[in-house]
Amino acid sequence: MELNERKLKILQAIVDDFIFSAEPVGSRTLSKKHGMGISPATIRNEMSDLEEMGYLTHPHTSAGRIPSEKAYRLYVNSLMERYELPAEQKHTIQSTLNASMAELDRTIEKAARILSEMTNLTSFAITPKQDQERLKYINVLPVDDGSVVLMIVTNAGKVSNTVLKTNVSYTDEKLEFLSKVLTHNYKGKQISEIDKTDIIKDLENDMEAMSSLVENFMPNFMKTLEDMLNVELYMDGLTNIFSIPEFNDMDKARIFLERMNKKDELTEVLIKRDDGIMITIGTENNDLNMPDCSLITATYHVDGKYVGRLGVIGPTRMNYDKVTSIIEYVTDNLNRTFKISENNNTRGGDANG
Amino acid sequence: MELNERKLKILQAIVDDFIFSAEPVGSRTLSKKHGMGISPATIRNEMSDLEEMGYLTHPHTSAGRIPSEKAYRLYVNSLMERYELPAEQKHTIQSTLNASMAELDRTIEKAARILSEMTNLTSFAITPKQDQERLKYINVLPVDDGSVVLMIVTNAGKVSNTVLKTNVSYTDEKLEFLSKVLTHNYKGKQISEIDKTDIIKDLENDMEAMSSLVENFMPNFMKTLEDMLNVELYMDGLTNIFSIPEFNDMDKARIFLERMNKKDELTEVLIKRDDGIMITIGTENNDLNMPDCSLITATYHVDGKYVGRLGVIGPTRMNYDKVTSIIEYVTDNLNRTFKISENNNTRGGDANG
DNA sequence: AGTTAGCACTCGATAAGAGTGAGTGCTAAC
DNA sequence: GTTAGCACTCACTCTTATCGAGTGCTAACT
Repeated sequence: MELNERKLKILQAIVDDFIFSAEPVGSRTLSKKHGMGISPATIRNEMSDLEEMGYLTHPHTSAGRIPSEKAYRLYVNSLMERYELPAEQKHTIQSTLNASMAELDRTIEKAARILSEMTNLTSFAITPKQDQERLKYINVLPVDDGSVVLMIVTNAGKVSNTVLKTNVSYTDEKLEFLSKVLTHNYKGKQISEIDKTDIIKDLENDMEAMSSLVENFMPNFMKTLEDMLNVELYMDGLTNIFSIPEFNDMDKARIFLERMNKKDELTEVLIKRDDGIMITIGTENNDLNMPDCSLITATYHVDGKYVGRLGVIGPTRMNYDKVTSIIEYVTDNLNRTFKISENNNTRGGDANG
Repeated sequence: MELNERKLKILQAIVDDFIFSAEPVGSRTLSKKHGMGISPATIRNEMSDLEEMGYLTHPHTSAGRIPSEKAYRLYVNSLMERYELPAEQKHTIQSTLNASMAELDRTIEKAARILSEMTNLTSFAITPKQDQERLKYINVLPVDDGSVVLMIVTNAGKVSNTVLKTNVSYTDEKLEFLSKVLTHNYKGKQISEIDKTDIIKDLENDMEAMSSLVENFMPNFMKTLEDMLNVELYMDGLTNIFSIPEFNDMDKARIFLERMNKKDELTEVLIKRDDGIMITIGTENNDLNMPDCSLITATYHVDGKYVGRLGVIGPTRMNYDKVTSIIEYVTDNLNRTFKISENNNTRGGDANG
């Protein structure tokens, strides 16, 4: 059987209607509302064909039709029309994300918030994994009796600092020496290439005289290095699911929220996704184990080098066109915000920003 | 009417039973299970009295009795018995929180996690508000083309750093000068006493030649200072509510989760609570607007100076004795971890930790 | 006077049955 | 190929009946 023009038109109408109403679509409704000049009976025949071809199902004999995953796939690939954001929304996104001096994490967080607000779905965003960064310097600063600050700075200016409470005694000089040794040992190295098993041994050779300090300190140093490789996950709009009919059931809502709570797993899944806009529908999300949801993600770039990712998750019945456009517009703006501007490549002038 | 011995015993049995079963307690059950040597009829008479006195209600005529808020209050104040944690749990708490070199934020986060795991409720913890801290130095570091790092360090070693993307051009020298001016201007000042309205004006006088940089930079500087005064809120076990009968209703669960999502409001409420263990029951939580929940919080101390707070929230029908004991044990361990050890007050030696 | 057995009564919860209506599938006519 | 007509399906809603845990009251017992 062939997917002719009319079948496509009917399928599109069904998907559109179902996305809007969340109710199975009947032939009568379709004939009336969507202004196609054919009778319900004809539509029924076509729907029957479409069902045979796998694009439609119905929950029970006497209910209307609902799109299958295959239908959503077709819809997303070729049927759906481009959605143009209202100027007002565009402006909101722009002004929220395009600060002239923007803090990365905070901006990503804002991007997640704006995504969830505009789509009424659950949104998330991960910061780029900066695993090619090289250590620039390491500083252990004395602070109070009983605490030191460990500060690690990378080439790209990623800074990590950690306040450590310690019950091992130290002198300012010892800390300074420790800082120097650490910097000397690891400067210019990529975090990911530092061998964490040898790290204590290395150090103990250098600092025999203060092994108790080193022993206490190094595990934290290593942990901090690991942390610097972690990507941060921001999530927003979790409770939006309560206004979605698909989750109008305690178990469904519980399962969704519990799964969203496992941030590590979610981050893993996000990291592995394709670049650019990627839409996965229903069982295509087998890595997430959420067969009733769709995931739309996009990538953004920082300094044209590091890749972060953001997107939304919701029921398979979602506004693919609108959501995709919003995500695209948000990533465009993020990219602009995080691009090395030409203005900036010349470090000399005092040009006005 | 008087609350005699027997009435108290019956009330206690009802509260215990209801906390365990979440079902209204009937006179027959009570007579059988709780081994009091009196007949159901007698118990009914007593229950009727207790209801008249405001300690019990029943949801409808033919249901058993459930404790009122007043009963919980009485129970918490004088009826409930001290719960001794099993050695195993104690050990888990100890080993999770008592690292010899512990990072503050991470430890607080762990405390929240362990609370939610052991109580099966929703837990939270806020970091102390370090508003008496004085600025030690401020550093603006060049990093990449297009980004600088703003680093602020306080006396107590609280460090804040922020990567700022800028499209305003700068030279290394300018940043160094900016750092020096900022440090000179604000060193020794308490963050909370810095006048944020004059801050730009001040600076522009000092750095006439680079007003465009300053203009772009200073709002971020101020924002970062504000951020340093913020307390961090950690929360865990949100989805635990799905296994609590009281929330076995979409609306109840939704309202709870939505309210928990407003972290700012929650933080406000937490900051204002009494020191030590504080238990508020039902409508006593009018500031939270959660009349069906109880809140148990406790305070922990860092360096004997700064006060943080942690606790759990759950339905009024909760294991007050057990939960309170767990919270107490966790705070005890936090206090020990964050105390300035005697060992540490002498900075000279190389004593073994 | 306090305690207890007996009994009618209450009321939520569960199950079964009737009625409704949106929708289908098939057939025959256009 | 399209459409009108019609029997049939089945979730949903509303009503009614039944069940049982529990109360409140009364009268008898200690």
